[in-house]
Amino acid sequence: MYVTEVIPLSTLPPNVPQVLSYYHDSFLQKGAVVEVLVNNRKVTAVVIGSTEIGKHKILLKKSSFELKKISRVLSSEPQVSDFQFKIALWLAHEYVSPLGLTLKHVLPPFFLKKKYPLWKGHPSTVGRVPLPTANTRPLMILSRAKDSHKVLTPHVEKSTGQVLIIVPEATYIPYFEKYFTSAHIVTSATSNKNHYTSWVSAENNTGRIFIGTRQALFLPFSNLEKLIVIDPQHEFYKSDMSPKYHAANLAKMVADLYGAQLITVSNMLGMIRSQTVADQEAKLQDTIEAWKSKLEIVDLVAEQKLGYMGIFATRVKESIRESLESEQKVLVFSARRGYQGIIVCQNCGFTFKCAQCNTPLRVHQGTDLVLMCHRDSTTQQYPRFCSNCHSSNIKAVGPVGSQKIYEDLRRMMEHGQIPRVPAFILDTDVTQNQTEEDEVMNELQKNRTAILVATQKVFSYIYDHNFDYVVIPQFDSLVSSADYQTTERLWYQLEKLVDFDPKKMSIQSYHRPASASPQRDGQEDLQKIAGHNYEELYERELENRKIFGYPPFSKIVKLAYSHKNLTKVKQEGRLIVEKLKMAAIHLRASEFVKISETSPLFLGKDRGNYTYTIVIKVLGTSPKLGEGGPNSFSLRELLRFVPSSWLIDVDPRSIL
DNA sequence: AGCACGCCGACT
DNA sequence: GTCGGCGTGCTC
Repeated sequence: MYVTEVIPLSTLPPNVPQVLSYYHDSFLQKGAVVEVLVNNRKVTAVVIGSTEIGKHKILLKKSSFELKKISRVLSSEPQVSDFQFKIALWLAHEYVSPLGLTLKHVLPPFFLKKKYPLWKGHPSTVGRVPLPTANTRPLMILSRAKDSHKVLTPHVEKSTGQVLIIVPEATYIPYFEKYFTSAHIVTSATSNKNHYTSWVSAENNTGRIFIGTRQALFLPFSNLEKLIVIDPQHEFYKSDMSPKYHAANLAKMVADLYGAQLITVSNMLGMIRSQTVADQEAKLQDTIEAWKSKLEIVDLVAEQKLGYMGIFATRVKESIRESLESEQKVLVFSARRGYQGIIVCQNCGFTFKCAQCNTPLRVHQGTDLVLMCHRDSTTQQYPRFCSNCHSSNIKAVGPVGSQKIYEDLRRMMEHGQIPRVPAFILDTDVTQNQTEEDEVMNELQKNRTAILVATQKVFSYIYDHNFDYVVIPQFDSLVSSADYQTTERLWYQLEKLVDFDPKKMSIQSYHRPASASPQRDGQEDLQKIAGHNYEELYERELENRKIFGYPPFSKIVKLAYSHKNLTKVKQEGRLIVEKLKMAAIHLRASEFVKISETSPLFLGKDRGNYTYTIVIKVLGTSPKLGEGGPNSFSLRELLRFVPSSWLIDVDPRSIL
């Protein structure tokens, strides 16, 4: 008899071991696949080891439970490689995700399907991980998006081994496919058949170039030389499902495992990677020059003093007209979708909110004006009276959305203020699916002269579209969020807009455009960004983050609990905050683990459920440094007391 | 996460 | 009597 340790491919709560033991009458090797009962449920499980029963006797007497037998052996041949185990363990550790679920995520969708034998029946190749070669320092390339192929070509051509290019979303793939032909493509939309073909050619080294979204990181390369990550700051790299990992961070780990060189390509470094370069942990290749586009900053306060009322300042209207008259293409970049911000009663100050989510309802234009919640997408009739004081004096205020901007442009055309040209909107309101979006963008492409009103969505099309003139009518609403990353995100968005290669850019702002801090002269900041002089900006932002203990001076972990009962949510929040504090003291970590205090600030409402959020800062552990940190503190250990009803998000997209 | 167990109120 | 709501506890 043997005792076999397995990882069930299902979610186990954090307070139970993620590896379970079973009896089996023969030796099963690491990577074999079995079926076991977990809590009386049939679950597929992967073997990580077997030991003869004699060696376990003493231990078994002590344990409080009785071992069950393995129900069925699905494959005695190894089906899971060491490489896959290593990645799953790393992800589960780094992002505090359930190990079994994480391993399942690492395995391909055709795992155990008879038609698709993973390892060609050669168990000797299983678990073969190439020895890391001479430690290649990562390379960080700064390049304008449309020059990516130019900066990458030498690296791809020079390499004799395999090259993997990771992109944040599938829309980026055609651009890279065009320059790196006959590449294998792997995305979530790839069929099992094609995915398998790529899998095999990665494994037997017949494939050389691979392009894909984050799933492609799990291919079994036999000779990976370069791992290229396109636009590592892109928010799509952060998975919103468990395991909630960041693919750009995983890419670093995967490159290290293979001994491959990591190359990132982006139009700015950002806070974390500028530190990596400063610490000499990566080489920098900077191909970016100062913006070629002429930058015009319009002070809306001054405009208003002159009696300006509309969305576009007179100068900007004039520029749009000139641009369209000389057959150019114009992009109006809108901070939000919909018609207009929020509606406020002018009599009592009441604002209309979604009853389910407690967030302000936004005005949208369908066949009629309606109110829409941007959290749960429910709509309701546009009110005639204030629900609080019944005054009819209610008014839409706040930043306008893409719909209203579009309407304004139409009106300007009708009044002959700007030429009549094809005009389009691109946001999640107008276009319901990818195909509709593509149609809008194809139409835009067909027209030499046109105007597009778009939200961030437009960045998906960065590689095959240009705009001659870019207008940001409400610059200030781009920095409205209170998150610590907003300043960096603002820079990021500006650089993305410049990737559209505009000859001119107009920015309208109330705050003498505006860094996150109103005291600063934002105009000066913009000039620095335009001149590609980020050093001072990074330095200042770093100082800010140091004061408040944000990354790279800490690692942020967000916990969230959601339930329809308010009292329960409050109670649960208070309880877990207390437990975490106790646990931090117990682990002698309270010096560097900061847990947010119980406060109504962290209480929210979402789709009819109340939510409580706890923000944990682990000081001294930066995302860049990966595991470790002060006293080799284990996050998993701290979070062991957190019930499985809580969501755990390490390195969250936002802290709110 | 699921799923069983068990306690309590409603109802053919 | 019993059906079904969901609070509690457990997973080798």
